Amino acid sequence: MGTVDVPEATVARLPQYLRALSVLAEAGLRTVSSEALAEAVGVGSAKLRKDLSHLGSYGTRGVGYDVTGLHRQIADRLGQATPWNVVIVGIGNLGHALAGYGGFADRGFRVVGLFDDGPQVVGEVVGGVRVRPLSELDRVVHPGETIGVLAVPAEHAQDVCDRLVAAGVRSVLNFAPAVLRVPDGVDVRKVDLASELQILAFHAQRRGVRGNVPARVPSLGPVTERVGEVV
Amino acid sequence: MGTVDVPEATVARLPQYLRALSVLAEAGLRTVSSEALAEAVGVGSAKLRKDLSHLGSYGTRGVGYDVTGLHRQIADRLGQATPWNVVIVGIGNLGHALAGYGGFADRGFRVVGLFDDGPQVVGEVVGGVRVRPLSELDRVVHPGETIGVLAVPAEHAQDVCDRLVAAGVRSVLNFAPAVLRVPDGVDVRKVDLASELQILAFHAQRRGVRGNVPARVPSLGPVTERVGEVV
DNA sequence: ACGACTTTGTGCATGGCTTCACAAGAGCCT
DNA sequence: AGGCTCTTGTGAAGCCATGCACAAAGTCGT
Repeated sequence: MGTVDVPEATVARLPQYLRALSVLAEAGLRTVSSEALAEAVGVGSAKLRKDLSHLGSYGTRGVGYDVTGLHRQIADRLGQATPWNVVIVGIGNLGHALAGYGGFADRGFRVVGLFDDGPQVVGEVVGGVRVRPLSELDRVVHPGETIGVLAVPAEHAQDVCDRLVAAGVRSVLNFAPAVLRVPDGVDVRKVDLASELQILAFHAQRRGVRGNVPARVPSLGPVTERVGEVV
Repeated sequence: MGTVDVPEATVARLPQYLRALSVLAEAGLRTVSSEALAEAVGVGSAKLRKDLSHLGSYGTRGVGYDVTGLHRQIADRLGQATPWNVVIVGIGNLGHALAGYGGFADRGFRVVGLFDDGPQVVGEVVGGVRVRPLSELDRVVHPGETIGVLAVPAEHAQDVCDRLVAAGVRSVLNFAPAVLRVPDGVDVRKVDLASELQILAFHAQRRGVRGNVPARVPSLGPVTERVGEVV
């Protein structure tokens, strides 16, 4: 059970569960109920249990889940048994930040290559890794084992993506606001920072006319608190 | 029609449509069919049409949509008639990059404030804006009109978020891998960079055993091309 | 050993989103 | 004017995901 069919929505939550479990483990907890874990992640407990059931994960009824056991199980599913190699292409503002971001190493990723064709950038060392020209992609990418991160301007995104794929990259995280065409068998995820703001703006716009704000949150007396996005 | 009930899934695609329309407009196109626009964004044409129908948008049958007209209509919906103010809290690696990111200004956002309590950072100027201590939040935030971007470590996220809300921020974009509790009426979106990589890793893991890669993409002869994520 | 209590795993109903398929409308050519 | 072609807008069907409610299964205390 749980070998093939894990729903996409569930997959998207697994990293959240994993992180929450790390925190609980460090706090010394040995077991955790679906209720408590769900609360920590901000989802419903039924959803959590169904998600875990897709993994074929076994908790113990009446007790809950073994924290470290469940952690290892999810980590295995995410391929975190050994760290993944990551190359970042485009060492501009964003690329710099990603190269220096500590959050990757903590979660099973190793930045093994930085690439840019700008003459001023090549040779610079960011986070202990030297920036190389794109022509050296093949020397660093292990086909199928390396995730490519695209942090180049939109107009170069497709071109650079093609070169990544040619070098053997099969998973791409794209920060450029552009649609990428990739051959069958290559997986692309897109993160568009401006879009996220625009989605927030849409809701803010609808909430009330700009500036016409219906009262500030009272600074004393706890409000009924909710998790996540509302209207 | 199209006043209240725009499905969330549709909202998430509006920024994509808007961007594609900008490109088409610059290319001099006057009208575009749902087929062509959908192709440019990488979605199905039926989905696009249904999305637009939720806006009450009128195209002309037999012809398509007026490019600039549709652009303005979507921009209005996203509240882009006048630019939104954005404050960024946490000027570390990521905050720096976001502060200097040109992509925001292009899409209707103005960075009006940078905040950090680190003594080395305060006073620094990034992208023409000076970094201030968090105590000055109130001076910059116009209640209800300002979007807050959280780029602080996870352990400070909740605390800083509370201060943003207290200052009148009602829309928060959270880059910290932490769950935020906010009062009713505040909208939070989360971007977790490591999670995105983990999701890619999951699919890569499932695709085949690590390193056991089933043949490289042939370098000559166009492959049947697909858009987006596969397998 | 047994009953009370706790918590998982899941069948089922509900709702939202996507996809298909097509009628209604708009232009164009003869 | 009439018919042809093109494209939109939308009913209807199907699919995926969420949430409820409860039986099965295990623990704990007596």
